[in-house]
Amino acid sequence: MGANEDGPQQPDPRLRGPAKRTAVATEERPDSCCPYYHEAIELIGRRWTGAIVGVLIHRNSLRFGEIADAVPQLSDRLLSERMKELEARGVVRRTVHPGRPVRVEYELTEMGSALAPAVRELERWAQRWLA
Amino acid sequence: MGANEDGPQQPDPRLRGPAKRTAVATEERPDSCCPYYHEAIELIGRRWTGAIVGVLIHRNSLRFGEIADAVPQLSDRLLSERMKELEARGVVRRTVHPGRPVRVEYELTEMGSALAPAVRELERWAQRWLA
DNA sequence: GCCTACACTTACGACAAGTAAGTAACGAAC
DNA sequence: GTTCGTTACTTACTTGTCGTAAGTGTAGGC
Repeated sequence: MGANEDGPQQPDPRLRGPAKRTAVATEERPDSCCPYYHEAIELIGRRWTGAIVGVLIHRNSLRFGEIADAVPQLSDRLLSERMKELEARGVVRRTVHPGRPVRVEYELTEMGSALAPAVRELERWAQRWLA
Repeated sequence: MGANEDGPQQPDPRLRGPAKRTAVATEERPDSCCPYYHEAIELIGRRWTGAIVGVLIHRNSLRFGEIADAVPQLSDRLLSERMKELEARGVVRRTVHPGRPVRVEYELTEMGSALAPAVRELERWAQRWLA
């Protein structure tokens, strides 16, 4: 999903037709106040990612199957994909325990644990307005 | 790579079922601690929704084009779709000002404004860990 | 020998998102 | 009096992500 920058491509601003505003290619600030907020949304706002982080915040260290059990609607395929992403982004740490059926443990890094206040606020909001 | 030589695999008459866990149909709890958190994630975790809410939190009332300008990568099509969803969910209020080019204003409802603490915490996290 | 548990992969159809262009209403400009 | 520009959307089509189901590899237990 990494949007590749197309540098030399210059869209003609004076094309015929109605005013087009859609998806300007030039790298604009997503938001005047906090450009990183956008990045955060793209990271943990992805499908199931917020749920996974939420589960890991409440229970320190979990195995693959335990996360799958905690979020039953989430399939193995996406869980595996999301965990790889979160690991690559530095949000979770993956530890492999070599054994008979191999055991893999996932836990939040410092970066991931720092999401706790945001998750807590969202939980509070959900409890109040969706209950 | 080259461990595959059979091409199209015929459905074997005696398929053994490996332990399947994916998406159990029985109505399970999504999460033991806070089932509404999931719902919240599904609501504001949708693509661009968090960004839109974030913009509306910082500037009280905005017109369609102003939101589009604030989130330049978001297309008109999705903006329109997301605003309809948010209105239907009671997060934003839509006001039409009849004029020559009709003006539409969007503002957060009480429910929407209550997301401010969560947004603020996420912004803080983003500033600290993504900057 | 066969089954089971675990942590994934692979395949593919369905659906959501991205991109481009069009519409309606009206005022101002030419 | 036709064209241009603005605003807030639709519509049409392509691309990408997600959901569902099944397969993989290894080792312990029956």
